[in-house]
Order: sequence, then structure tokens, then C-alpha cells
Amino acid sequence: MSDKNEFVGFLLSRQWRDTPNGITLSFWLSSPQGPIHIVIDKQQAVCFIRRTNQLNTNVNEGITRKELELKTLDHEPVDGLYFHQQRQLNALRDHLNHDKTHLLESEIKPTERYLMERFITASLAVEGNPIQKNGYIEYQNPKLKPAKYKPTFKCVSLDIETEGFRGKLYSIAVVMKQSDQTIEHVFMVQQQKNADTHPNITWCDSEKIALEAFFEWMKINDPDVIIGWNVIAFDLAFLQWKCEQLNLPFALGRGDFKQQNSTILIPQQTGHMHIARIPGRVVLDGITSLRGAFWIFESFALDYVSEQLLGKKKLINTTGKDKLAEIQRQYREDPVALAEYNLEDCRLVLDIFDKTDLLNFSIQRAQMTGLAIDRQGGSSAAFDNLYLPQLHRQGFVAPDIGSQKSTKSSPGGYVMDSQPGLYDNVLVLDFKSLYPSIIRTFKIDPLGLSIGSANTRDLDATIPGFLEAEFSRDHHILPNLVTELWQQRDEAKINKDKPLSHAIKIIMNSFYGVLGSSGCRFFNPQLASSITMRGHQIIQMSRELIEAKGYNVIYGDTDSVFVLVGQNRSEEECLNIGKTLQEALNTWWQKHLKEEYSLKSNLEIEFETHYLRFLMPTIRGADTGSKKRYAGMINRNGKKEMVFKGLETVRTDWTPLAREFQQELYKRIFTQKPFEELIKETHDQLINGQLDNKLTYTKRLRRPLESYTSTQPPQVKAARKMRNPGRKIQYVITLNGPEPIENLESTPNYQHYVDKQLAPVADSILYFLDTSFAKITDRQLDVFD
DNA sequence: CTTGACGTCCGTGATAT
DNA sequence: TATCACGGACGTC
Repeated sequence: MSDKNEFVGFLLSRQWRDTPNGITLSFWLSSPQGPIHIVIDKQQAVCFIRRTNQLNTNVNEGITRKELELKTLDHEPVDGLYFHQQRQLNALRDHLNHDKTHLLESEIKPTERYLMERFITASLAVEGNPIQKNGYIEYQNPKLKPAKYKPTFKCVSLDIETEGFRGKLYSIAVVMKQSDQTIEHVFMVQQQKNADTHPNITWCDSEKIALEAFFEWMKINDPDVIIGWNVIAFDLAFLQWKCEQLNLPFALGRGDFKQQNSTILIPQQTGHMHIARIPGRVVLDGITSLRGAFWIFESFALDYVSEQLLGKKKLINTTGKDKLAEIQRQYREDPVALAEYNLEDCRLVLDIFDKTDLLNFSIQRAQMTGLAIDRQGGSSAAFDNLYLPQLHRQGFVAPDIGSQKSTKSSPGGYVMDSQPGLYDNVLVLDFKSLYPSIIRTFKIDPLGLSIGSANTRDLDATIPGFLEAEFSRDHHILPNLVTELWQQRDEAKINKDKPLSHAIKIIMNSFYGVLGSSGCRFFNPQLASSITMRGHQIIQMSRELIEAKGYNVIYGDTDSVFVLVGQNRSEEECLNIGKTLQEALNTWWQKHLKEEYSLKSNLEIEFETHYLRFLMPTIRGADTGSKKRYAGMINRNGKKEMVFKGLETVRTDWTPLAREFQQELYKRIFTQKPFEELIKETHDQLINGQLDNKLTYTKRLRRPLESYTSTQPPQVKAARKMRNPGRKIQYVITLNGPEPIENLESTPNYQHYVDKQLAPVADSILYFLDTSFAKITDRQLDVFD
């Protein structure tokens, strides 16, 4: 197939830099032949400008302007602007910053544009003259084109132990798995004592020796990927700092580190992340990657996550000061134990990546979106990567981010008023990927809107949207992108490729999200509203259709309807009703859209859940039905299972007392068992001090502690009583107000827990049984009754 | 380097009674 | 002392 001058590879890192001879691009690949370095030089920075705009002469020196056969989305001609250096483009952009409508596509970075215009996302073929270097292959200005290649990364798990955030380096541990071989090693800053022989420990007399030995190990074993736990913001940032202190090069990258050095970028704004820039390697942090793959844990501490996923705990599993003290003790007295602990953390991280298939997920997502493999989020950039090259082929260029000034806001999903009650047999039907299916069906598209709006005379050629939008029936990009992804997802599902299917689902859904957010260059309320308001119409119409068949719809949120079947129905009957409704609705929408708009329906509603028992609560203290809060009981493979949405049980800011009480109480009521004893007992045990271990509130401070000035919520009050408050505040309400659990001085305020934790939880369901928490627990009541 | 709309509930502190 | 608006946290989709 490929001649020997054509290699395939997968993008690991990408960098650009200005030079006197234009911009130089540097790409590193992982390939079956080992690492490949691609250097592309003499590049220009490119953006576009409206032809009507005449540049001020004192800023346009060294800029080439060329008329192009391209238009803006409002059908104005544009010229191309070409710069020797990226910084010239940036300077011009700053200069014109007062009105972002002058320049177009000016934020696209040189590396991104180079790849994008060649339709390269992550894997690619290289054609040129390979030069064998020391440990890698280099190409100068080769030809690149897209290819299909699934890489096998050499992946190392890294963890260090230190005296503190800015203290002595104790040890560096690395664990690398390659096919069935595992390499484990620890660089211990400690003199070898007595007969401490451990095959995997290198005893180093100084931090400097340990660091150099570690860098040498990295050079020899040459991993593509470095993983760890908070590895960028802690381990790598520490190592970089230590290198600076000792005047050592931070020589973590591939190739000639004097030319391209490694750095850890400190976040510029709050909410931003540390970024590792290491030529030729990718750093994937376990926490960030899990979040990016939509895993949610109550805590992202390694100990917690590994216990949840692997059932394993760290070797030292105390927290805070105790943990540090134990590490220090082991370092002094038992460094072999510390090395073992250090290695175990590396193994845990490796096992978590294995268990969750994170590496594959990251690979698939990068291949699909064109985003760098270590970049999280960035759905707006992913949209650009896929959309812009196609838009250019159609003769259009896209606006700059922030150029769409709009006062109109578009609505979100439609949330029905609910009908509160305690029910038997509730069916949930929901539209699969509703927003992507609306984009496909109704041809929602920035280019389609541009062409459709310009072409209002020929109404047959357009499909109506909302806010007076008209979409071209035939000229569009996004619906085809979604359709392709949809097919790939169906394939992935057939192949049981979960990471791929998951990655596709996320990118499909993000297409809607970005159109509605002002951080996207295509942001436009007409686009967003044509999706969401169509969604409202679809849900409301579906509700009417179901009610016309004699069933009550008690709730619905965005893409779902909750249908009440009611008492005295067998499970089989309910399943049949669900299936029948599903069929009827899908058929109706196909027929309706064909007749009304001559469109093929891609809408698909699915009967998903049968709740044997279901509670839709009221708003606290009112008779109105609640939204986004409910509970039910389903039958999963013959086993009854409780489901809680939005209620106290799933809320981490409620106490274990309330959460456990709710689960037990609801279970008894759903299965028609006696429940009054439970309520009385829980109440009595609480006030007798037998449940003191369940009274802890856990809340996060989402801002710096000092900034809470206007009010003092309990978590802030508790935090101010702590010596070293972190993000997560754990406190108990005592007779002296909120107190942190680490320094609990007063008796718990039991009345508070009765009134604010037990009573509300109980009353939300007892309301439907004509009783209340007070009636059941308050013996006095009988006297006054 | 960023998804956002929609929603509930709690506690605080100002205001009206 | 009751009522209300608001800030804050954390859910659903």
C-alpha cells in the first residue's frame, strides 16, 4: 500500500513559533516506527478582512492583502491578509478590537489552520524524506494528509513524593506498561541503608542526581504519554520548580530540548487549568480526563476514585496532616515502604485509566474533533475544526468570535408543569438525541441560514425556523456532519465500542450548545432558538397526542414525557402500552413532517423506563408540582431498584442522615411496608445522640473565602473557624452554630436536624399519605387534637 | 484555555408589620 | 415577628 517514504502517525503535540523567516510549525507523532518529528517552516499567518475596510497605513507594514473569491455570511466580499509573523496578526487584531466585525477568522492559530485546511484531525500520513535522528525520525516540510491510524501509546504513570508543596523532593516513581511487560522504578533521594535491596529502587545521594536519573530514564524508555493524578499542577509543576532551583534543564521532552523546551504553564485566570507543554509527549491528568469524559465522583481524591472504580485503596489512606506525617516518617525510617507506596499510586492511576478506557476515549475524541488530545472541553474549537474547512469550500469565511452582537436571548429546554402525586406505573418516553435530530431534520445550519435568509423569494427552497429564520433546503453543512456522526455512532454501538459511541454522543450534543453560546463564532439566537423552540413544539405536540389516546402526561423535561398508566395493570400491559405509544408517535411525526414540510423525520422517541411506583413531589410548602425532582422504583432484571433524581438523596449538600432516611422511607412506602416505626425510631435515635456520625454537611466554597462579604452562609461561618480551610467544608450545626468537624466543640443542635433534615424529607412523601412528620413524631399532638 | 438554561432549596439580612 | 429578595450551592437535561 504505502511506499516506504509514507508513514502514518497520530498527533501528540503541536507548536508554532515566529522566526525571522516566517512561522515554523512543529508536530510530533506517535507511529509504528517510533516518534516522528515534523518541521514546517516559512509559513504565513492568515486571516480575512472585509473588502470595504481600508487599513490604517501605520499598522499594515509587511502585510500582504489579496482579493479572494470568498464572502462573509452576510454576503460581503472579503480579502485575505497574509503576515510574516503571527505577532503582526495579533497586533492588528488588538488594534481593531473595538469592532470585531472587521476581521474574520483571526483567532485561528497557525498550527490549527494548517491541519484544518488539510482535513487532518489527529491521525495522518506523512510523505517526504525521512531523516533518522537520535531516537526519532524527522521530516522537513513533508506533505501531510488525513489517514486512519489507531495508535498504541507508550504510557508512563508518574508520581512523586515530597516534603510539601515547596520542599524537599523525596522520590519519583514511574510505572510503564507495554504489552505484557511492566517496568516499575523509583528514584529515591536517600542513601541506601543497611541491607535495603530493592531491584526497582535507584538510591540517589541528592535531588539533582535523582532528577538527572529520572530524565535519563524518560529518554531511554521514551513514553508518548505521561499520566498521573493532578500530575500537571502538582508533580510536573514541582519538578519544574525544583529544576529551576537546582539550575537543571527541565528536560522532559523529545528532540533537542535546547530548541524546544518543556514548560508548565500557570493558569492566567481563575477557572483555567495548568497546561503542560512538552515537545513530543502528551500529559493526561487523571482527574481532568475523567471529568472530560463526564465521569462524576463525590470526591476526585485518588483514594476515593480508586476505591469506587477498582475497590482498592491507597497504601497510606489517612488524610491531611496525618498523611504528610506518615510520609515523612517512612522517608526517614522506612524508605522502601515509601517507595512501595509511591509505586502503588502509579499503579492505581494506570488501573483507573485501564478500567475507564480513558486513553481510547481521548484518542477517539481527538480523532473526531481535531482538538489536541490533552485538551478538555473546547467544543467551540471542535466545531471550528470540522466546520470551517467545509465552509471555505462553499466560498464563505466565518466571523470572529464576539462579532455577533445580539440582545435577543434564546430559550432553553421546555420544562412542563408537573402533576404531583404518588403513582403506580409511570412510563418515560424520550427523544433520542433530540437536538441533533432536530438539526438533521430541519436543516439547522449557519450557512443554510445565511443562504436561506438571502433567498426569501423562493420559499420552496427554504424551511422555516424560529425568530423568522429561514434555512436552505439543500445548502448546508452541519446536518450532514451530524448525520455522518450519527452513522458512526450506530456503527460504534454495533461494535460495542463504548468510548467511541460516548465521544460521538458528546460532540453531537455540543453542536447545539456552541450555537447558543457567545463564545462561538457562529453564535446566533436564530440558530439556537430554531433548535430549542422546535424542541418545545415537539414535546408539547407529543403530549397532546398521548393525551388524545387517553393517558395523562404528568411531567416532561426538554426531551422526555412521563406518562401515567395507573393502578391495576400488569407489568406486561405497561410494557405493551409503552411500545405502542413509541410506535404511534414515531409514525405520526414521520407522516406529519412529510405532509407539512416535505421533510424526512429523523426524530426518534423511545420508551425507556417503566416506573412501577413513582413520586412527583410538590414544591416545599405548596401544592404546585415540583420540577427536576422525582423518585421511582423500577424492575431491573427481576430486582426492584430505587431511582432518585434531584432529591435530597442525590444531593451532596444534604447530610447522610437525611439521605439515608429518605432512601429507606421511600423504599418502604413504594413497597407498601409499614413506615411509621422508621420515622419514630430515626427521630428518637437522633435526639438521643445515636446518629451523631451522620450529621455532617459537606459544601464547597466556590469562591475565595475572603470574597464572601454580603452574607455569611453556614459553610462560610464554619470555614472561618478552620485553621486551614480548603475548597470542601465539612461542618455540623451545633448549639453554637456551624462548626467544622475537624474542630467540633459543641453539642449538635438536634432540633435543627429534626426540623431541617428529617421533617422536610419525610413530609415531601407523607403529604400524599395524608399524614406528616409532626403527626407521627409529636405525641403532644394527640392531646390538643 | 469556557455549555448553558432551567430549577429547587436553604440561610441571611433587609424591610414591613 | 413574618415576609421577601437575594446569594449560594448543586441538581437535570
